Amino acid sequence: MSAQHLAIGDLARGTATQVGTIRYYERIGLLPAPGRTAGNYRAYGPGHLSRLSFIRRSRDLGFSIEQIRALLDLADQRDRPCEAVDAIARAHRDEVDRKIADLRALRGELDGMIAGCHSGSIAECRIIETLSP
Amino acid sequence: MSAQHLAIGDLARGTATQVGTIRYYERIGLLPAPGRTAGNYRAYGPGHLSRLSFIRRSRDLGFSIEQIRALLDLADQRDRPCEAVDAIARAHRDEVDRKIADLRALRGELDGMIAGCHSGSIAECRIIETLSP
DNA sequence: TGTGGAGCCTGCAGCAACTATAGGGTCAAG
DNA sequence: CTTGACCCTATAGTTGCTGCAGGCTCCACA
Repeated sequence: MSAQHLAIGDLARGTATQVGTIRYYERIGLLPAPGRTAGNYRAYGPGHLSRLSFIRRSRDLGFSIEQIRALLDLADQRDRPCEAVDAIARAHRDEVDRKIADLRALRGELDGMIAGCHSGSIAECRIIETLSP
Repeated sequence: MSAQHLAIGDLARGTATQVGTIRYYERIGLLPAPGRTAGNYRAYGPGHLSRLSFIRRSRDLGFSIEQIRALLDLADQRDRPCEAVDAIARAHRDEVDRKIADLRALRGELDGMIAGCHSGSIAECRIIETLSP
């Protein structure tokens, strides 16, 4: 493939994405279908590379496919206010915060059990209570 | 249904779980099958309620069904030898620590992104910028 | 010129953990 | 004794991939 166009494998290496995943993103309409070579190979341009990087980075940060779709749509409307973007990011951050707090509580309980074991006594297991209402 | 026993819908409301999900947990052996009324309705007790709460919170925290199964075994068998409890609890604590570290890193990134958003237009939106390559 | 192997193609099956639907039975209030 | 909310089973669909089968394309090396 020429220097102008990237094969799917090049795109995969350039974004640490599996080839199958790229085809999946195309199928669900998240990544636009690229042109094809004479031999029916997908031929990607630099736009595809940056769009896929955006998608992968967002997925890594825990955004869902639908959230990413919304973010990509918003990213295209350059003269609109970015409040909607901010709202998606904030909602996601708040959820992450909640999870951290819960995990810390669970960690404390597990720690207590381990400490109990060390002192030779049989730990009274409260892990269920820790995460119960 | 009497005050002693909860119908599946009550349990669902009490744990913010869908009715179908409760039946699914029963099918895979995560939640013990309750007794039945004369009309073949499931009749749950308080033990089911706290066990299901635990399952839901744990799922929310990113534990797999199989991990929760192990965690519940740990909670159920408090008269096991100390070393077994200790080993399982340690493995789970390490995993919880990893999850907390991952989420904190993620939160930091989200936070930086959000802090940079000055409610301007999308063209100058820091969030989109951060997610772009 | 041809051949080997890496890489590409499509389509479909499967994974975890649900979620929804169809087609029916139960229960309590009015 | 009907009505509507609730329950039952069984089965199929969802999300976000991942892997496979069976076949085509490309290019370097002999």
